[in-house]
Amino acid sequence: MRSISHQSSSGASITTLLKGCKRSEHLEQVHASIIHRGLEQDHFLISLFIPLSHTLSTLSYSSTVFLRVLTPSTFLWNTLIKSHCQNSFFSHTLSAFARMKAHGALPDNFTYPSVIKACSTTCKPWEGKSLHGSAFRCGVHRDLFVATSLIDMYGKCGQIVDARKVFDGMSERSVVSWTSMLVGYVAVGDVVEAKKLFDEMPQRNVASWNAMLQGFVKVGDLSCARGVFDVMPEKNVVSFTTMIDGYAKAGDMVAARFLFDRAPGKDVVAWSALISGYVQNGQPNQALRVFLEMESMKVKPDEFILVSLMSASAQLGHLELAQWVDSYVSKSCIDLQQDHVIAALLDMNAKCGNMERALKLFEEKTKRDLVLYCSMIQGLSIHGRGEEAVNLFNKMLMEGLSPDEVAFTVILTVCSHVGLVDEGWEYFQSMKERYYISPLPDHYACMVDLLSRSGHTRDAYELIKLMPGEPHAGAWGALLGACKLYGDSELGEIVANRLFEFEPLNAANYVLLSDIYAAAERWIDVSLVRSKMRERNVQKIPGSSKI
DNA sequence: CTAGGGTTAG
Repeated sequence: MRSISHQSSSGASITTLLKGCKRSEHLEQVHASIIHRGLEQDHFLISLFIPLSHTLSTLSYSSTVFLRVLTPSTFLWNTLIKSHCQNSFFSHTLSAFARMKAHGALPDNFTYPSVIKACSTTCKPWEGKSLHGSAFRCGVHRDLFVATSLIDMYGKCGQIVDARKVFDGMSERSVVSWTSMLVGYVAVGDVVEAKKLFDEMPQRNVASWNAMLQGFVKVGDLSCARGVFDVMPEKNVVSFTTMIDGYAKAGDMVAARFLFDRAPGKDVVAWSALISGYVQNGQPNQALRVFLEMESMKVKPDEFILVSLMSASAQLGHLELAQWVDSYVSKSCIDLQQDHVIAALLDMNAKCGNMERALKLFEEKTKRDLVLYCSMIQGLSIHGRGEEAVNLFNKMLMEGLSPDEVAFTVILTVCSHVGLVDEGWEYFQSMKERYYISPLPDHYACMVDLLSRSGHTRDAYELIKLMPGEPHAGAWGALLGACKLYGDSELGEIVANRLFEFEPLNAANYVLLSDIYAAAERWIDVSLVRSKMRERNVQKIPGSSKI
């Protein structure tokens, strides 16, 4: 028997009580009286209770209450699913949906948007596809909200063609549908299609403008972004944060700070954009100063802020600061199991010299991702434990993780450091052959450096000729230095002549060049180089050989 | 159901 609360006097009074709940203790009292009056099966009351217990109390508390309902209606399932979703419990959203179907409750058009959102946030496009099919079988796939969340889901997962299909098949679209489609184009970096859609939109709100703004910021087109920003009919803190982040990523922290000071209603995200900007631009002290400024404004730091702070401490290599941040994180309610947090924490400890802590963090984590491995490998390397670093990299490969460009930079640097020519060469080759990554100039430079310093100057020369992009002063310098060191004057001259074509050079390379020419007794070239050095005001480096 | 911030290298 179900009682309908707004018809029974006790249910109505409890509804009033529930709406007045501000703390978890209040909620527990109300729960007690729900049990006392035998209203545990009142779906309306429970539907009010669930979202409240999510915000005021814990996830397990709300689950307990929900589990006591014998036959939850579709309406009640929807309340649970939506509440899970709104509180970012996405895996719970998906499992609640599975339980709902197992219980035989029929999902409707109010069920799907939250479930689809949970799916897009955890980025599982294959599950999204099956949800699409499921919504189709329930006959709700053409519902405005369901279709809009499908566009959002496909767009966020990069399935732009599927998103567009849903969009084109809609008979009625809201401003949110249009914005979701726009976000899809922005997500895949297609700012041209994004702009086209933006111009076609029948109506726009501030979210649409912000999405367009982000589109330009993402491709680094700050002048277009600025153009949009200046003509927006309405700006909010999100618009400002997008621009702050854009300027920060472009290295213009003066502009970023200027906008930050003018941003209305600065929240933790706006602070985060500024702080991480300073960190990414190698100004850890400034980042720290802004963090203290934020604390004085009583803004509570979240895990994003703390990750930036860890990176700042790592850059400074300041052990006491690192220990302070480490204990700060332990005391706060930040989830320490998040991949980003662990990786940053490990890197900070390794760089600040607390290897025991770094290793402990690594050992305790069972599901290790690429970044965590790379941080650990790098950490071992900077403490002179290159062999262990290489072994760990191989272990990572055995676990089936696919290295990216950064991972290869790390491992090639390690090999170069330890002088492991064969291993380095093997990794370098496997980049293209096994992982389909074309090596960047930095990867070539690392390899050239390794080959040169271990005496394989001819191989290094063959490789340097294949290097893409502008001539890399470091790589050429390393090769030149090796020719001199190993007395290969013939190759030295070839390299020198080639390098000379790339003028102007850096100071060290001019010095090496004149040394090579001197060894070959090409005095005319020596004086040519020296006059170039005088012209460019290059000081002779102390300790280099005299002629 | 739509908009903003984080980690690893050089």
